[in-house]
Amino acid sequence: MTVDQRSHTPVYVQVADLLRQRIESGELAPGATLPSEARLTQEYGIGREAVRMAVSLLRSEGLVSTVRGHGTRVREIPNRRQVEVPPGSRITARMPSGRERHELQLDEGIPVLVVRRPDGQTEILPGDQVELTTPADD
Amino acid sequence: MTVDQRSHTPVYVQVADLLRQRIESGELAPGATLPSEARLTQEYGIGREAVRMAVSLLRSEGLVSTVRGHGTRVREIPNRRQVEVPPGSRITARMPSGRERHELQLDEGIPVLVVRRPDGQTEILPGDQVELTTPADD
DNA sequence: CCCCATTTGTCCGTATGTATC
DNA sequence: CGATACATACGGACAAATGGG
Repeated sequence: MTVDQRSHTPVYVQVADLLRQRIESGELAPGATLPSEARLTQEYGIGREAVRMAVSLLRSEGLVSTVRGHGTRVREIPNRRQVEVPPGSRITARMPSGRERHELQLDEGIPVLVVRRPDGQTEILPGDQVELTTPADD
Repeated sequence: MTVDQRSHTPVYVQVADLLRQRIESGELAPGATLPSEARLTQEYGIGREAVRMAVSLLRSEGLVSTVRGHGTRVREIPNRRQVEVPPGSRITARMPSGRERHELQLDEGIPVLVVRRPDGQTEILPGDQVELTTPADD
């Protein structure tokens, strides 16, 4: 549960891995607040920068959300609304540009689903709030 | 083309925007190496931390990829292979876990597509290499 | 193989701003 | 109001990886 300074993998990646484990194991449940940056530097015996990059990495994975002046919390898993896509659609996933993130009010680390319908129309959907469904042939 | 220190938007966001422009305009084509951190601090007259945060932001967007001791490159856009999903499937997008990123050899800033087929099988696909297609009703 | 220049990773000290409680 | 915590930004320093000669 510690950090190996001599490892090939960067310290901040190791710390991110450790925190991710603590999140996925349920020790840090959704809604829970992570230890403060100062605390983490002490716990793992590493520098500020490594801690901040680790937390930043988890943010970019959509696992946590940071509020200035308050701390970093494990993200709640939102309910997904179902969106039906018509046959003949093409679907890709990617990270949004800064502009798109702002317009869709997306948190850091949330991808978008890009749906190109057969009629040519393109739709961009927030990846954490949507589940696409293809119509079943009943 | 320059950075406004007194602006409300952080310097590193401004730099990220400028670099993103240079990438999207084609000045920095896929495969090209970005100027080094030291170079960027000179070009924009800012500190290294701001530069590093700007590049980090672009990484989290999947636009660039950094290798220690070498540099940061504009990501190549891979050809997407088409994957057909059967009717009645459910599709979501999210960022991969550390394990998944390792197994799928995914760069930072690349989401995965999760396809749950009607028979219950779940497939995890790299978001930058795949385009899902829903069978057209011909 | 070693040497070396380049580049990114990491740490530290410091400072100021801003949001929350 | 103050205490806490994160955000931004600068400076310096050394470690570690890469790649070329």
